[in-house]
Amino acid sequence: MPISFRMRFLSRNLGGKYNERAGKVKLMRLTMYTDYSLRVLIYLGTKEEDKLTTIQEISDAYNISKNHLMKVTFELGKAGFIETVRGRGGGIRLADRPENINIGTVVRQMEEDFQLVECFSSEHNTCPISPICGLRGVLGKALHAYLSVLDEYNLKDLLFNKEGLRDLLRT
Amino acid sequence: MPISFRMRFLSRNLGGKYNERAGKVKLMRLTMYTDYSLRVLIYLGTKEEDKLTTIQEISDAYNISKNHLMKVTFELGKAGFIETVRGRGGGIRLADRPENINIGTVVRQMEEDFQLVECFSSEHNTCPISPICGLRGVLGKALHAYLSVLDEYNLKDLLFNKEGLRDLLRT
DNA sequence: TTTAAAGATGTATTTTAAATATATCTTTAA
DNA sequence: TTAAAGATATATTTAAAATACATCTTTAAA
Ligand code: SF4
Ligand code: SF4
Repeated sequence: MPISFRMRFLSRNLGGKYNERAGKVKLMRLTMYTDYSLRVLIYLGTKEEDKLTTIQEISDAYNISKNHLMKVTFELGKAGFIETVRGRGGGIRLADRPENINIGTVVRQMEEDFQLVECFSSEHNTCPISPICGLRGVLGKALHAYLSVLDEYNLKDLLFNKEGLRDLLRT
Repeated sequence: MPISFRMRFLSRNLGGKYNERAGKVKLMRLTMYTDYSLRVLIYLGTKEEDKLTTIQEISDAYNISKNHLMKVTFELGKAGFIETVRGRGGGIRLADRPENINIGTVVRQMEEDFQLVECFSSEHNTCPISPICGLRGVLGKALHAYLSVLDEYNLKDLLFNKEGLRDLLRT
């Protein structure tokens, strides 16, 4: 993730003179971990049913760390989205048909939690107004809306252009 | 934010033996920066209209760093949500009536961006399937749903229990 | 007319956790 | 019996969030 030196240096500083956006900050994103999970599922979805794919192959296709993908696939296997076959000639494949793999379910499983703000975790919360804070409920409702959209889609929906995906992934 | 040594140590590792959730990871949250912004607005909303409040007072009420709040208020001022008065006897106050301060607007302004995954930034994107990726659109739609919920609320909605908030904030 | 209280601004440091790397296991087909 | 595959554990690097510090400017009150 190349980010210019200046941006980095100023990231958490004040603004105005140097940089319009300095002082602000960015979160509200998924981890690459979760995105990689979905990329693996998309890749497997472009393959013939039941055919095994090695992690190396996926790592090459997306040009991302094989070590990282090892962990992602391990989790995907534990969660039951893929089947893994060890040993020579082994590999991974979807554990179910793409239309049965829900995107919301995958994201919920692969992200550890959805603690948007500290009061979402009773363990870490220090905010004095949390018992009666209206913001809490609003954020919860917004999060629910977010996940509900993901719940509307399954892996097959993401594969509508399977040929195009195959082209881009087998270089 | 106290987190147990073990959890921390294992955070990015593999799982099973030690910890059910190890290997997963958490994001998808707002920055404290943004939450603090809203806390400031809530605090100001409990005050009488036009009365000035010092940053020190808010910092004491929530028990959070005054330095941090200085930056938050600076940004809130720049964005036009509050008015700041410098010099002795100065302080900050809402720039408008609570019903005119929209929560979605505040969150959009205070978070730098909403790049859920790398392909949301054409500058940093390396994902080979981005031209035809269905996931991209789905995530965009989900984000939109999230922000739309916030757009439905304004500061006054968060102040329905103003007396309760006053009690919790003036200790 | 000086002083002290307030916000404004810029820079530096610390801490968290995401991302990555390394090393060694186990499994299994050739 | 070896080589290719995934499984597991630990260690390191990097990004950026969180915080701290230092100094400036503004302004009302002493
Ligand atoms: S202000 Fe509300 S939403 Fe934010 S941490 Fe406190 S209780 Fe939670
Ligand atoms: S897989 Fe899709 S959503 Fe994820 S980075 Fe690639 S293009 Fe974006």
